[in-house]
Amino acid sequence: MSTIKEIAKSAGVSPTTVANVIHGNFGRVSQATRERVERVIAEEKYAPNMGAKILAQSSSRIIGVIMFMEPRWEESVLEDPFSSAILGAMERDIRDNGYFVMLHTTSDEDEVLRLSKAWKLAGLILVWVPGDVCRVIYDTIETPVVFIDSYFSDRDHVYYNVGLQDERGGYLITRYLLSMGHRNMLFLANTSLFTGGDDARFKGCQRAFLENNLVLSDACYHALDREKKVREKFYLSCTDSSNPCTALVFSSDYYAAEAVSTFQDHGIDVPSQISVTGFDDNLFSRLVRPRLTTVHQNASEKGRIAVSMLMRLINKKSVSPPDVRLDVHVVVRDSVKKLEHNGS
Amino acid sequence: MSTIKEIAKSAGVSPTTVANVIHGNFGRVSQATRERVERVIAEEKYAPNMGAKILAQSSSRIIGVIMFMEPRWEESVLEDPFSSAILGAMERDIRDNGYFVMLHTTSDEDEVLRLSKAWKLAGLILVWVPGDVCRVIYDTIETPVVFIDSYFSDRDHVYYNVGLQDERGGYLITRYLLSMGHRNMLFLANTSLFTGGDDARFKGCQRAFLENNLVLSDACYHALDREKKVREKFYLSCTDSSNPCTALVFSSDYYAAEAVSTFQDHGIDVPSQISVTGFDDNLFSRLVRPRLTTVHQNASEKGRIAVSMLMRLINKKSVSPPDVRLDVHVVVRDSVKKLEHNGS
DNA sequence: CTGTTAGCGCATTCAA
DNA sequence: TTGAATGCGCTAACAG
Repeated sequence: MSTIKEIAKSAGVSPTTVANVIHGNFGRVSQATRERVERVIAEEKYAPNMGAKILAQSSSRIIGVIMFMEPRWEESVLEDPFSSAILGAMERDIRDNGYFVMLHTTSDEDEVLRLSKAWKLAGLILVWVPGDVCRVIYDTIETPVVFIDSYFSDRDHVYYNVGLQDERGGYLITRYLLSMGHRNMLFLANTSLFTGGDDARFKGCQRAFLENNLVLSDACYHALDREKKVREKFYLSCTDSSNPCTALVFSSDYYAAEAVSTFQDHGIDVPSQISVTGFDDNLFSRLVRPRLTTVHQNASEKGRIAVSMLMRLINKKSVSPPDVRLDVHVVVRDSVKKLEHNGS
Repeated sequence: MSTIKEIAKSAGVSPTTVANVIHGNFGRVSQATRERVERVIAEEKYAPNMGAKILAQSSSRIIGVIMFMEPRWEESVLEDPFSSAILGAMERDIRDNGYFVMLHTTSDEDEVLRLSKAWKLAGLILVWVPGDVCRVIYDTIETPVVFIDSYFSDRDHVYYNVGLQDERGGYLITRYLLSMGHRNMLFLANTSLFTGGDDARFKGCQRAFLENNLVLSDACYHALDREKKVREKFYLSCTDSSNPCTALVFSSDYYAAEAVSTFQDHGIDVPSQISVTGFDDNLFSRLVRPRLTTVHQNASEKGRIAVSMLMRLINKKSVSPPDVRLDVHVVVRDSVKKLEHNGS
């Protein structure tokens, strides 16, 4: 329980001198006393009382990392490598910057506000935040905030966000599918609630169609159910002879892999009977057979950029641009068939 | 920035009264003032200053969740669903108990001690801790500690730990392989550093051999390299005609799936040319083809039990037994071939 | 270069 | 049933 006062007594100096040594104000301390104090600090394994620090500075060294999620999320979705990759990258960089990570999942903006106030958070990283919530948070919170993969419903504020070229991702994968002769496809969104990224990707799909003087109707957007059974039933229905669909465009490798796996279990061959594409280019896309043709994104980099933006904001350095959109590209593997005579 | 003092002024009472309302000491507050104070608290969106709280009580509401890992871990390993499943489960339960999660990864015990002191942690959950480190931590730290998947090098202390029947898992899967006619197998450990769980599993393998009057030599234990390329080369070397090995017993689905995938890429059929088993029964084992025969464990439950143990320790309730070992069982799928004429 | 001091917001003890 | 006073350990402004 060593405190600054005790260190001071042991070293025979005043608390202020100890504080100066700790804070690196070496101009105000003689070499000799500095070394003496440092030795005592090391001996006693001094660790500052963060509570007292927060109280005195009304600001902590804690970064709140908050994952927004649907209230009743199944655990299985947490197994998505995306969240752990991004979290792992952020934790490391936050730690390297001398800050601490407070991890929290919620779908309630008030909880974020409370957390920020109670702990005097130095900054916040918010992942997957619905547009309307972003606004509330931005209007209320005083500390720096960086969003990840969020879409905003207003243009009144400058939001700092690290996202993806979602629209372009949808566009590129669709252009590829069109080049392979596919005309009837279904877009399969990850969730029915926070649709920012999914919407943008679908818009990209539609743009690719338009560019070819074709139309991808809004009806081709399908939000996947939260129940695995329901999803599997849906996958299978896409291969009915009555269904003209030749390609399923997933908004995540996770569900794409699930679909491929389901098809295999029912003797439906991918891609000869139906083509499938993913989104993310994570482990899953390389593990399933056929391996997924997918859109690449670098999850860890998202985390790293978000942390570096936040650190610049905390240190009041300039940040530009506020809205980073990471590049995407198509990774062609084996899950799409070349159609000789065009469908439709 | 509303403080208790301000709330008190708004409500026309003393700070002490406000504190009594907040802490539920309703016996010391009249119904009327209680309601008035509660209304003001809600209006002002009062959130207590946790720094002041820590200082006053010299204890915080923070649970430190610390994942031990090898210093230069590759990000790809973080994509292992195990860590996110367990983390997700713990975060939720900790939050439900009114505590906060401070997430940290390290391989240095001093960092744990510093963290605990600095933040006056209410409790610690330590994942994958090497035996010698456990001892140091236990000897130094005053707050409750629950370990997950840790093995201890001494029996002097009572360690609270949530683990797995690792030995039994190794035993069961090996017994199964023996029953399928396999006699030449290799055990593939996840890491070369923290070997507690891997060692126990391998011991289980050896016991199964002994039970059949056979011997599995120590040379059959192989720690996988951290480099993917090196691992892949190794997988392939197991199928050399010079290599009598008929089955690879992995200590995780992750690497087993990687191996299966590698074999497929090189035209080696699993299980007809070589059998593979996993450990964990996570998503990967169901996604690869052939699907993995593996040992089931429930990662989320580990997290939940650890949190509930920790909460009982914090609240000074009895905890029994200190060392929980979750049950395991073999899940038979398609990655093991029945050998008609025994090898060896 | 070194020491003294006030105050951050809360819990808690004691007094009314 | 309510209020006043103290101290937790640190920072930062100021005095020596």
